[in-house]
Order: sequence, then C-alpha cells, then structure tokens
Amino acid sequence: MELNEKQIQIIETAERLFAERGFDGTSVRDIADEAGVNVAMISYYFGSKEKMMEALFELRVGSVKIRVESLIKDESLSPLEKVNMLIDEHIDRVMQKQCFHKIMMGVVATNKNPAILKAANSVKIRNAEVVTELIKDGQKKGVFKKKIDVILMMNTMVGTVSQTMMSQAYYREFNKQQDMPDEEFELLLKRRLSIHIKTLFKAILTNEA
Amino acid sequence: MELNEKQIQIIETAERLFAERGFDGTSVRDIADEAGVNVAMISYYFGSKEKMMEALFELRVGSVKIRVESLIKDESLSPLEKVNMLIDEHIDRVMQKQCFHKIMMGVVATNKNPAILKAANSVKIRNAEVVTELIKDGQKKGVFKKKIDVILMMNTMVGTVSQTMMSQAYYREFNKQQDMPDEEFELLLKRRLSIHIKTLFKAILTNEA
DNA sequence: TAAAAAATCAAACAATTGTTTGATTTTAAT
DNA sequence: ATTAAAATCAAACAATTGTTTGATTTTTTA
Repeated sequence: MELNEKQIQIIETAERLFAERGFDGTSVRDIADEAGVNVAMISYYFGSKEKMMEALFELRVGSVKIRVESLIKDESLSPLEKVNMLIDEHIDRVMQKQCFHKIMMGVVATNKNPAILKAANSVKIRNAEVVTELIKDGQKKGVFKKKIDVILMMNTMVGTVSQTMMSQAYYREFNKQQDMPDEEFELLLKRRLSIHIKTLFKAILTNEA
Repeated sequence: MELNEKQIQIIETAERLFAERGFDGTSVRDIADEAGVNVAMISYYFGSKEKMMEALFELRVGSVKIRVESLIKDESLSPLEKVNMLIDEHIDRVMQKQCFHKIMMGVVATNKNPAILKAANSVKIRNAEVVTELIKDGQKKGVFKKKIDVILMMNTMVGTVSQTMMSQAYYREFNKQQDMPDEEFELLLKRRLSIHIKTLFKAILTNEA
C-alpha cells in the first residue's frame, strides 16, 4: 500500500494518540480532529479504523529487516562486534519510534487481528533466527559459550529497552537530571543502555570475565 | 475497601478480560456476562467501571510490600543472597498473576487515572529504594562493585520477566516443548528465568567472573 | 414471622462509537 | 474551458457504550 502525504499525516497522528490512549481508547474523531481532517477521511482512505492500524504496522515494520540482514553478512566483523551492533541498532530503533513501540507492547497482548499479529511477530522471529545463526558462528569460532538460551537473551535486550523507554521520566527523576535538555538526556540514556546491555551480553556469551 | 465473594468474582473476571482485550476493549456487559451477574451489579458494587479497575489494583498491589520489607532485614543473608531472593520473588509474583501484570504493562503507558498510576508506581518506587539500600550495603561490605546503575538493573529484571511472560508460547514453540504439560513447562520457564537473571545480576554486581 | 436491608433484574437513558451517504468543492486531465 | 476524478464536508446511521431507574426477589435482622 502506497501512502500519500495526507495519509501519512493521519497515520502519524493516530500513532501518537494510540500510544497515549491505546487503540480502543482513541476514537476516529479524536484522530481526525488532531490531524485536521474530516472524520470521513479515515474510512475514505483506509476503509476502516482497523485497517488504518494495519497500514501503520505495514509502514513501520516494513523498513526494519534490511539493515539487520546486511549486517550479518559483513565478514570483517567479529561475532561479538555484530551482536553489539544489533544492540545499538535495536536501541536506536526503539528510541526513535517510541510511540510505535508503545503500541506494539500493548497490541501483542490484546490484539486478535491476524494481520497485525503477523507483522508484530515477523520481526521478532526473523531476529531470533538471525541471532541464532550469529551465536552458532561465534561458538564455532570458540569465542562464545556452548550453552546459550537465545530467546531469553533477546528477551533481556528487548525487555530492558522497552522498560527503560516506558519509564524514562522516572529514570530522569531518580538521577536528578530534569534540568538537562531533552536531546542530551536521550543521548545519555541511549549510551548508558548500550553499555549496560553489552555488559550483560558479554557475560552471557563469552568465557572471559 | 473490603470485598465480598461476588465482588472478587467480578474483579477476577474483569482482570482476565482486561488482560485479553484491554480496559477499553472490554465492555461492562462482557464482564457481567462472563461473571454470570447482571450489568447493573458493577455500578452497584463499585460505582463505575473505572472504580472497579481501581479496586482491582488495590487488591493486587496491596499484598506485595510486606514480604520484600521483611526480606531486607534478615541479617543472616548476604547481599547477593538477598538480591537473588528478590529475583525469585519477582518471577513468582509475575508468573502467578500474569493477567494482572499484562494489565499493568498496558495501563502504565495509557492510563491517566491518578489512583491507578499511583498504585502502579508505588511498588516500583519502593522496590528501587529497597534495592538501592541493599546495593549500598553490599558495596560497604566490599562484595559489590562501586558504580552500579540500580534503575537499569531493575529494568532488566522487570523487562526480561515481562517479555518472557508475554511471549512464553513462542518460547515453548522455539524450544519444541509443546507436548510438555503446562505446569511442568511453567516450572521449567521459571527455573531458567531465575538462573538467567541471577547470572546477569552477578555480572553487574560482583567483581569476580 | 414481620420489617429492613441487600441483591438482582429487565428496561431505559443519553452519549459515543465506527461507518456511510450524498452533496459540494478542489484538483487534474483533456 | 470542459470533463472526470479525487477530496472534503456536514449530517445521518445503527450499534454499542457506561450508567441509572424502579420494581422485584432474596437475605438478614430483630
């Protein structure tokens, strides 16, 4: 589905409101008002509210896979370097599209729309496959441990980032960084998250201390 | 607020449905039907759907704090043992009340009801305080590292457990354990989660490998 | 057992929901 | 400039929402 400017404008407004209030907590009139369009435009462009959500997922999920795939093939990088790049890639992706990831979190538990569930799962499954291959390679080269639970490891990455994104206001308060400019704080947070998760993964993956 | 049997029956039905479909995705008629009571009973007992949600949070959050507090005071345990017990405590709590924790995840992002937000935050804040004290004690005794980001560490625990609970069907499939009985699988999952997180925490907290 | 309180019910309430209609305006193509 | 297509709109649609009503039944109290 190819989207024109107005459609993207509607979708992005919906994305923000869904993240704030949830799918069922946001009416099509809320979306139309904030996007500055008539209510009928949503059905006119997307067919229904539900299908607009599908279009949102198509738009956001579609652009993910490519970078991961190409990263894996790079022969000049060690397995640990690749893992570390995947971590930074994930942190950047989540922090850059926070609204969408909030929606993702809420949707996976409650949603029964097969198109949306499929889109939400596709990234996770592909990532697990890619990382599994990566781990095997590292094990073959003797730099990674033998027994590694890939899913739990991924859950730690995804869960830590999600949890941190969701409660970043609290993190800021706890560390007394409320006077810090937003952009600077976000950079700080990303850097700390990156170091934190890389430390964890190193402990899981490698034999050395 | 003291609850009679019927009220608890309604709340527990609502809890399950909220976890499956979200708060706004569940109508009071859905709840009344599945609980086998008249729609009017919800307003009659709780005043409103919103206040029923508050009652649910009061019921679930109220029972948490006590065990954590008493654990900390136990002088016979080392700091690391205490941390490990907090991990198991958290895993048990989440796995035992999965529906409620699903709701928690969805609600923190979207909800604007101050009573519910307060309830949801109180556990997190108290835990962070308790753990911070615990870490300081371990540092004083020389068994923990100097620089530790308590919030990120907690986010890893909470995030990993949440993420794993949410996607346990996928974990089961990936590890080809679908023929295993439900209870046995849950035990296995809890044990693996426990070992996993304890390994992570040890790497963050202690100086040794 | 009689009176009071609590619980239960079908029905009605107004408000809001997602969607459609049909007319009107704007834009694009010829 | 004329025509066709796309976009926009206010209004209406039926369905569902949370809540209240007022009557009736059940339970508890005295």
